[in-house]
Amino acid sequence: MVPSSPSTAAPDALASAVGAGVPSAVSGPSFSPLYQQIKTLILRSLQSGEWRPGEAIPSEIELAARFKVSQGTVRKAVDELAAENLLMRRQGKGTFVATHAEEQVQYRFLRLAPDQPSPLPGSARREFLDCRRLRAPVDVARSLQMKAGDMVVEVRRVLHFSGQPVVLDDIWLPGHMFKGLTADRLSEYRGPMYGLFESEFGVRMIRAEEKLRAVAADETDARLLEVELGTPLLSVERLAFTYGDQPVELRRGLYRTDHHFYRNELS
Amino acid sequence: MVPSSPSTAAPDALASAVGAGVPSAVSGPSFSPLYQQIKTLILRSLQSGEWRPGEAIPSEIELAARFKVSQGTVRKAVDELAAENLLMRRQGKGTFVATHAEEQVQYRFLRLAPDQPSPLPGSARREFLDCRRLRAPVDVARSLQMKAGDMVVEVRRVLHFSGQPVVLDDIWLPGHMFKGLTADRLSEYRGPMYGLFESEFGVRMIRAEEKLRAVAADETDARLLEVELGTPLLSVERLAFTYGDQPVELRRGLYRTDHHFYRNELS
DNA sequence: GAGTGGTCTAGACCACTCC
DNA sequence: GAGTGGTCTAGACCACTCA
Repeated sequence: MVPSSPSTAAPDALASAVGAGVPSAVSGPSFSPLYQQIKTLILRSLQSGEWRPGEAIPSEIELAARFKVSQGTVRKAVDELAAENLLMRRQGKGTFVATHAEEQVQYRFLRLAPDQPSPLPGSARREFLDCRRLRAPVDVARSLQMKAGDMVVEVRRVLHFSGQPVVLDDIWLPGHMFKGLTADRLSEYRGPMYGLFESEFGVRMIRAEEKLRAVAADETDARLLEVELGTPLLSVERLAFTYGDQPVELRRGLYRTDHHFYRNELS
Repeated sequence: MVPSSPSTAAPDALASAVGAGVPSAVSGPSFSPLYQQIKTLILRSLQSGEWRPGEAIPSEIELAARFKVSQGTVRKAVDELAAENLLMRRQGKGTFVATHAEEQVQYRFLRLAPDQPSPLPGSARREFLDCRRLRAPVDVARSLQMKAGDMVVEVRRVLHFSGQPVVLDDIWLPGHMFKGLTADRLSEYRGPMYGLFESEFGVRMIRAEEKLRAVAADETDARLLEVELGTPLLSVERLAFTYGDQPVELRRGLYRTDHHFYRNELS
């Protein structure tokens, strides 16, 4: 039992998994390690909704048995998914599907911070000005990888902090994924908008790309954000993705930066 | 040798390392896993200059022997340091100390991208307008955790892309760390400024925090960036850190965003 | 072919949570 | 005490690089 365990070669249960398969296989064009294949399988279960946001996924031991690999291999797959913020590990309790609802941080993707740490941190007010359906403008359609003229939902809202308007957002969502989204639904919902998207429409935002610019406030911007015409505003164009790098939200935000700033970490 | 290896308890070579020590120790106030202690030891060797930027560090097997732990434990420590961009792993070759010089990406910390992918990617020109020594203003001193009145080096420069001025930077550095820094030295050096800091002054930038705002160009900004007075500019205040979270550079940048944008990834 | 990092396994034990 | 994730070890083998 000790000296001659001849081959640690990986099992074969995943023959149809990802690329060629386990090491000892062809290995020619695309070699994919076992844990990567496991990661893909877990990703599929997440995408298919087998485990819902906030729920626990099976324990590492169970997953190892299910996929016929060692616990260490499952562990490495889960480690990477946790590093990408798709799963959350909690020692002693289990591994959970990440969620935008019930989150400690109210706005996980909003990188705005106040100059003076706010005395009342929870003093954010959301004001929904508009929510309508229309045919996608060409640029919006292109960003969302839709055909020009497909239906989109357009939302306009303002965020107030400490009683002051700070963020003006225009948001576009694919119409077919967000049937029944109305300003009322948005207003009623407590918690982050992406939490509503998860629970009501089954759409999970997992990643986003932002492009930042400085622009001058036009008349509408100035009125809604209560600044002078021409005031410099931070323009934040966000493209948010769900599983499979599929874009599902385009957002054009204008931020007042007289009492707030956009924070970023480089490494 | 097989059935009864009674205790996998970790070795004791690190008694004086970090916190209380290995698991089986007190474990009361601060428990620190072995690989974290190894990580700290590697960090110290990096900080002390035992291995210089661009050089290979000892192989995992050698490190394991040196620290009297298993290769797997060294591996986990190195994995984390590689994830933090302090080390670079290259399969088959070794593990290398990260460097800002000889880097594939010219400006690792500059998050500016052109609207149209540039036909001539290398068409960046650096123009150094000023480099002087002075007593630190209070705000600069506070950011750099120096005493007000301590000497700092102040650098002003403009970056041009495709012949157009795009970035105006004001940079402050602790004077005692950058003796002999002149505009000429800056101009002569090929490659990123942080590469010069590494090779000439032994200062390695490993992390930075940025605060972004939209501001209006004043007269000087307008002249140097060749824009109208009052043009909205992206203000980027960067605080860069070396080992031990010590701040060593304050940088106030103004970016033209008419043909470029600041890119960011959220997850 | 030697040396390096990368993958995979099996098993032991520890820390944390909850019943 | 049972169950979960977290740490640590030892050993085998694979993929990559270079002489």
